[in-house]
Amino acid sequence: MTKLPLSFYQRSALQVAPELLGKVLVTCKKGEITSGVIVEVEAYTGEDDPASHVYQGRKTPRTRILYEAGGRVYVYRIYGIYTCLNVVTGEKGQPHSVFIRALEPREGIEVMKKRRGTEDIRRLTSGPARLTQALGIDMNFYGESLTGERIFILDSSSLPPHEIATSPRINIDYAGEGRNLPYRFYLRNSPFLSRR
DNA sequence: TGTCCGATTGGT
DNA sequence: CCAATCGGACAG
Repeated sequence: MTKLPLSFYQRSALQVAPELLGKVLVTCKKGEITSGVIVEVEAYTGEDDPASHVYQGRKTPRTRILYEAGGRVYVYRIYGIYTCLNVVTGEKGQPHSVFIRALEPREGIEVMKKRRGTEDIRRLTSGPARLTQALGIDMNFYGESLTGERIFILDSSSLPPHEIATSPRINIDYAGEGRNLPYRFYLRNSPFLSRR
C-alpha cells in the first residue's frame, strides 16, 4: 500500500470526498500506529459555502491553512473540548476541505480503547471528535503534511458506486440554505457511522 | 475588552 | 433533552 499523492488532494472537495471512502487513515505517535477505514465524510466547498469556516471570505489565523494547496491537515477546536479533523483539498487559494466524520477501526485497537476510555469498538471512531481522540490527533497536527510520517492516508481500489450514499451534512443548521446541500458521503452499510 | 456561540459528546 | 467549556470571530 502506498500513500495518496498530493495530486489526489489538489482537486475540489466534492471530487475528493467520495473517493476518500474506503481509504485508510493512519497516524503514528510515539511509535504507536493506529488506523481506520474512512466510512463517512463531508465536503466544505469554500467561500460560497454557508457552512464553511471561510464563508464570505473570512481569512483568519484559524483558517489560514485552508488557503494553502491541498494535502495538509486542518484541525480545529470545538466546544472548548473536542478536536475535529479536515483534509485540505483544492489548489492554493481554493479553500476547500473534507471533514472526516467516522472510521472503521483497523490497526492499534488496544491503543484506541485506552485513549478513548472505552472497550466498545462501535464507539471508538464513530464520530468526528471520537476518531481524533482514538488516533491521537490534537492541535499540534495543524498544517501537518499528509505525505509525511505522522499522519497519512493509504491508497486502495475504488469502491463500487452503489455502496456510496449521500445526504445533507450534519449539525449545520446555522448554514441557512446550505443546510440542504447533499455534501455528506458515507458507506451505505457501515455499522461505524456517526449517527446517534 | 466583552459577548456570543459552535462541523460534539456523554449522561439524564 | 441538556450541560460541559473555551478559543475564535466580531462588534465597540
